[in-house]
Formats: sequence, C-alpha cells, structure tokens
Amino acid sequence: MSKEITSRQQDYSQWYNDLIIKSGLADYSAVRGCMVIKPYGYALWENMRDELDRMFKETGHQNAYFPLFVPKSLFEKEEENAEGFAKECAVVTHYRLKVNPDKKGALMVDPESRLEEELIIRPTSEAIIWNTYKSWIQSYRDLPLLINQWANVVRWEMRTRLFLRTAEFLWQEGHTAHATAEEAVAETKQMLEVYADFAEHYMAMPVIKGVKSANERFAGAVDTYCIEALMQDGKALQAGTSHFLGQNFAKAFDVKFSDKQNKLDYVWATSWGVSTRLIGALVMAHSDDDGLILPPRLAPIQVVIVPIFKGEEQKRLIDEKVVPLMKELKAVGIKVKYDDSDHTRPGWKFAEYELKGVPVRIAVGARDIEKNLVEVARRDTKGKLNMSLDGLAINIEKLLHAIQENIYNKAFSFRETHITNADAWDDFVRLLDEKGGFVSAHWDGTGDTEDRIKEMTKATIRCIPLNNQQEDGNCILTGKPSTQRVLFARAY
RNA sequence: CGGGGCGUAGCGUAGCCCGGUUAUCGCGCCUGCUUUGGGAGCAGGAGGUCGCAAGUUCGAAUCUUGCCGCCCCGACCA
Repeated sequence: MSKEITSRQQDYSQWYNDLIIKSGLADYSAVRGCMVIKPYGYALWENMRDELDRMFKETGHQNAYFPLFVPKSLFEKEEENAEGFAKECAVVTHYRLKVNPDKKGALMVDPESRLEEELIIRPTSEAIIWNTYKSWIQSYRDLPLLINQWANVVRWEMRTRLFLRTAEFLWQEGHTAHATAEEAVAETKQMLEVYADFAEHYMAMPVIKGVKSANERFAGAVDTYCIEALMQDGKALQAGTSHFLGQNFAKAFDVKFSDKQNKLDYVWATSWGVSTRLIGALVMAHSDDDGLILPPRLAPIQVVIVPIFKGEEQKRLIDEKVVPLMKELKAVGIKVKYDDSDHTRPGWKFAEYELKGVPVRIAVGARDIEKNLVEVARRDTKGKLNMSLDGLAINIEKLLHAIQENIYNKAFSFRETHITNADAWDDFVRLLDEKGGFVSAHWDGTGDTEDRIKEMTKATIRCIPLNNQQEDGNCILTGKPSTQRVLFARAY
C-alpha cells in the first residue's frame, strides 16, 4: 500500500486532504493559501465549467472579461460591498522592483514606484463591471445586459482549505442589468435554478434552494439566494449564490437608462457565481475511504480498461478486442482510457483508478476473451460483474447512468435523513452536536438572535427554503412567535 | 492573529532527550531478469544544503537563540 488514505472516521479533515493530494486533483504550492490545480483536477473543473457555460449561454448570457485590478476609488463606491470585502483584499501599492543595494542578488520594492492610487485585486468584480456598464447602458434597448465572466479572484483568508477556501480561486461571476425589478428577480431565480440543476444532474449532489438571512446576505445585495449542500460529515456547504442587487450598484455607479416614455431610471442588477469550491463539495459529497467517487457526467475518465496478460501474444489478442471496443465506447460519447502501460501491474491500476474515482473499470484478460467476456467493476458500489463483449458499449452506457443515479440517490437519502426538526433548545443543541446535518427550527427573524445562536452553537442559518411551508411556532432561542422554520447547520 | 503539531532523499520516517567515523528504514526512482485476475519478486544502483541563519563546542541532525514554511484546531469567511 503506497498511498494510505486516512479514514473518514479517524480524521475527516485529513481524509479530505489525503484524497485531494493523492488522487492528483491538486497540490500545495509555494504560496501560502494558494494551491496548484493539477491536470486531473483541472480536467474535472473544465467539465464542470463547460456544462455551466453551456447552460449560461442557453439562458442568453455572453462571456466577457474584465480587469483583475480595481482602482480603490471604484471599489469603495458601493459602500456595503466595499466594507464587506475590505478585510480580505490584496492591495497593489507599487509597480516596480529594483536591485537591493544592501543584499546581493536580492530585489526590493522601489519606494519611488508607489502608485498614486492603490489597486485592489478583485475579490469580486461588481465595481469594475458596473463602472463599465455605465457607458454601455443608455436606453431600455440596451437591456437586459446579460454578461458572465470566467475569472480568478483573490480573498485573503485567514485560514485556507484545498478547494473549499483558498486565497485565490477560479469561478464564474454573472452580472446582469435589467429594466425592472421583477425581471432582475426573475433572472436571480433563474440562475439559482441553473445552479441547482447543475448540482443535482451533473454533480449528483442534492441541494436545498433558499434565501439567506440578512446576516448571511452578500454585501451590497437586497436578497441573496443560495443552494446549500450537505457533506458526509454533517456539515453544510454553500455551493452557489445568486444575488438580487436591486438598484444599489446602479446608484453607486450612476447607471441609468431611458425607458420607452423617455423617463430616466436606475437599472436593476443581479450577480451570481459558483467556484472551484464545487470540486471540494463534489469530493465530500460522494467519496469514500478508498478514494474519490466521481459522478459519470463529470468524470474526466468515465471508463478505464485494464488489460491482464502474460506475454506479448496474449497482449496482442487483448488489443484486438479492446481497440474496436474503444471505438464503440467513444462512438456513444464515453470518455475511455486504455491503460496498457507495462510499468504497473493490474492490481496497482485497480487501486489507482479507484483512488481517482473513475466510475467504471473494465478488466480484460485472456480467460475472458475465450468466453467473449470482460469483468466490469463499478466504483460506487465496488460491485463486479461479467459482461459480454457483444453490445458492451450500450450496457456500459446504461451502467454509467445507473451509477450517476445511484450516487445521487445515496446523497439524497443521506440529506433527507439529516434534516431534523427541533422545537426545544436542548434538542436543537444535541442534534447539532450528535447528529449534524440541517436542523429545522423556528426563528424570530432577527439578526441578533441569529448571532446569539451562532455564538452558542457555531451553527448559522443556512437558508430559508424557497416555497417554505408556513406554520406558527416559537423561536428556538427566544420563544418569540414565528411563522416558519429555517434551516440551521454548522457549515464550511 | 491565538493554541497545538511538524520540518532529515520525490514521499513517509528512525536517530535528537544523553553531541562523536560513512545519517536509519520503507515506498518510489534507474538497470537487468523473472512476473502480470487486487498496490509483484530477486539482484544491482542512483539519490541528502538533516527548513534557514547565527551561536556554543575540538566536533552539531542532536544543545542555545532568532527567523521561515506548512498542516490541524479556533476567531473570520464562499
């Protein structure tokens, strides 16, 4: 065993780190808080990105790219947004280095190169984008403006975790402008649906759609909608957000349009984003102590074929079967890899591809070929069965669908059994401590109560679910009247 | 930024308390042969600023001081 993974039970955090590193998704880097996304991890991100990008375009959005740097004077224009991010901004103050006269071979910041105005490295791009939109929008005919950008952003975090929270991360941010509030709200909700659809159908990860409480709302937003997922350790994870920004940014950046009656008004805005954090979510939602379990629809490799042979002659016979099989599989759109390298033996390959979470493994040996069979192993259940070489591609395709469905169902039933009602404070605390997951409880609607609950239990309101059932009750902490339950959880 | 832990070959480690030739072991790597249905075996081989810098000493991986880096837990946050 050359690649030991810490078990989830032993140390969940270490299990997560082991998985990321040993499966080859990412690596630590020489920069504190920043990671290297390795080819396998980046391939996974590309698959996620491509699907999302397609969905954005289907809903009428176009991609563009805005600068990494935001002049401080622009950044501070929308006050709430600026203050919300102030504590985690990297700031460029100089534009030049010079040879250090006191230390050979060393460079120093040239004190004479101080910028007249500091540049903020974007933690998000509302400021630079709304400053630009001002010149793009004059008339209702320019609306709606539906733009997305794929970019990196920097948030100077105290404590980082691979994929879940790094100082620099990759994401997409959609920024739209609309003529009416209704239209902007509809856009906000539409993108939330896109995210939920992606999470459930591609990541096989069930999510709860909801609205954030005021405390958890995006700085500068009127409403923040979110999708919340549940990880195997019972902690919640915000997987995506979609914000209705009202006219806050339009007012801060003076973006007005003339309507059909030639009346001037500020435009209505939205922004929405998901990041490489989704990879962390994917890992924690499905994987086990043997490695990753990737959903077939996103896996960089969906099927790996491992030949088992003694000598050149057998290898040649296997090749004769595998080459056409590869063609068949590719013809039905399956991403297949034939690992016929002779550097490692079959057993090593089995373990390695399990670690990497490849959904299906096909082993082909001389014995199988005599019987016109292959051994098919699925990663999610570890089950093995023999399948005929005839019509194999179709059966593998079916199997991939079944795996996609199975890991979704598994995650779904875990999630369903981890939403628990609490009506008494003691139960509330005990559920958080002992069971984890979402605790559904009444709340008096005040930020103060939410803060106190967070202080006492480390749990926050993850969201108020959309279409939430209305029922009379009493706040779990204060006993004040409440009309609905909200979801509490400890979160990443 | 507080608490804890760690830094010795690509990875994981022994040695450190109690200073003393050539720094231990495993995995990985290279060569060759045998192997191949769950992380192969044998033989040979390469690979080291012991995190960095000062200090103590005849002599430092080991003792002292300072610094750096990373991981885990907390505060903060997506």
